[in-house]
Amino acid sequence: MNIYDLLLSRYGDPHWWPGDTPYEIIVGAVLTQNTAWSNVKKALANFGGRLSPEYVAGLDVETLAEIIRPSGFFNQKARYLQEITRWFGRYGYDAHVARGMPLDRIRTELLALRGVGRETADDILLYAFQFSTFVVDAYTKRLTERLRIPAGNDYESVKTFFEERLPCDEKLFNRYHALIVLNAKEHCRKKPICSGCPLEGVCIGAIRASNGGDAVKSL
DNA sequence: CGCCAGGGCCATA
DNA sequence: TATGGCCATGGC
Repeated sequence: MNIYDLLLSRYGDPHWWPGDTPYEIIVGAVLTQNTAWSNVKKALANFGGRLSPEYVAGLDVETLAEIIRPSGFFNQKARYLQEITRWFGRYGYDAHVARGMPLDRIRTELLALRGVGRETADDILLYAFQFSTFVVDAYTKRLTERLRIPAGNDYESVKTFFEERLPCDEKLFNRYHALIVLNAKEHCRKKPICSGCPLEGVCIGAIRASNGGDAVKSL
């Protein structure tokens, strides 16, 4: 069994990302930067159901910062949200319009914004716009390190490692990243893969040995 | 009490 | 390119 199926059989289809609209997903992607999701939820709740790009665009930065205070880093995140909202406006606040553009173009535009690094950009591309792009985060790197998967260290190396070995399938990328996060939240806060984790006892060598040495199937 | 969470920016070498 | 300081809240 490969890693994806091990996680899928344990957690089921995760139905990610938590968020009702593309814009809410964009906002959540910024607010969750190095921040527990429980705090992000409080910040999102502070919008009182009024969360929309039009609403945010009409707020001054101080007011916005106060609303998102529970998510931490609220001063910089307020500026980030203003900038990314302005960018979204160039597409009429319409995720379908953004979805119609080339992936590379949108990714480059997002990365040029202050407050949008690689992970946040890929979160938005995958979960708000349904582009087929693999998201890498601290959990993904932790998983590859612990399973001794030779995916590299830097963001783009790990991303490319997965994308070159998996079908270019948006739904697959969506579920895979979500499953990694779910697994990380349930287990493995400390160093080793702990007891009860579906990945317990799994390493890249064992998987290769069990499937004829095909590292592609291992993921 | 200290640690840390689904990062990213900026200065520095 | 690669570190290091910084940003800040809330749960455990």
